[in-house]
Amino acid sequence: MPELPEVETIRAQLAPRLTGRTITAVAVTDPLLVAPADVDEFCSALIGRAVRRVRRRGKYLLLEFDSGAVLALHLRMTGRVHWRAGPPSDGAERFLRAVFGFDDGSSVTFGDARRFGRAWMIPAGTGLREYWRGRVGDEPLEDGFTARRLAELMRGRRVAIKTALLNQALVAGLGNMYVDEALFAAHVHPLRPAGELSEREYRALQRGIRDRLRVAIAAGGASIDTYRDGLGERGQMQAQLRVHLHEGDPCPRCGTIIAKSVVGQRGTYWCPACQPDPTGAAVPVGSRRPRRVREGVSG
DNA sequence: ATTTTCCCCTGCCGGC
DNA sequence: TGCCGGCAGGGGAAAA
Repeated sequence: MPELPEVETIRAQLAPRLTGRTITAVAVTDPLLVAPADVDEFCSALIGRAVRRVRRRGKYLLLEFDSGAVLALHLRMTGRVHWRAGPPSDGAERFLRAVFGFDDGSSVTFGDARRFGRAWMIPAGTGLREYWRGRVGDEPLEDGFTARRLAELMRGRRVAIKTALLNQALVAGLGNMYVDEALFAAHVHPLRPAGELSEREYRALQRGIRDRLRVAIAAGGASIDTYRDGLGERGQMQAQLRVHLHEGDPCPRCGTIIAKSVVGQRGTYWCPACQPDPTGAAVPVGSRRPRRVREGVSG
């Protein structure tokens, strides 16, 4: 599903193609996309706007116009944003919800099978810092996101570290997949109370988060299911996932069988040996396998 | 205040 | 073969 690396991949592809372009046509075929806003008002607010910058905040994709207004898009589960040099041909987007046309003839479609995705117009003059406050937290790839800062964000929280990292108001952009991967990288069990990691573990986790996000961005995101990048292509990160979706496979580090359960209503994958259980339960004897690295997985 | 639960929505998959 | 229940999970609202 689209998380920070997937949205960042799309952003990077749209930026050079849309910057300076003016929107000449908008069609919203699914009113739920812009709800509770009025479709006609949403469309007319976009016509004639020139794109100044294409940005990202957490999992939000942002088209910033020279008027100061901002179009925010969120892909949620199955949303797709697809740029084309020309208009989309009929049926090009199976679950089409909106089309944006630009002055050079190019187009951007928003497709979304599950219809969880949303679009908002943020009026000019809105202070974005204030706008995101309380809902969208730290950008994990920015300089301020240090191990100390991560520890501060988690301080006093008793919820599972997995749940806390999924909370967008704390750290923005992490989803189910990259949280599993980051916790594995840091040797931290997903059920550990968020505020009770050691200094060393916060450090490892901060590094793990950044490392996995950077690797994923370099790979163009993960196309496990429906994700496609801004040009309709698949990402390559799925081949580098170490634990997520790997239930029953050997851990790429130690060979122990990867476990799965539900944490925070989400399917959660971890290595029972590399990420020791907070209750101290022993790793079952016989679950170890000879050290072996899966194909396509770098240790 | 923080934490937990439920719900939104629909394609897809496994089981019968 | 076809029907159907259950699953997937980002995020927000309501409930605890």
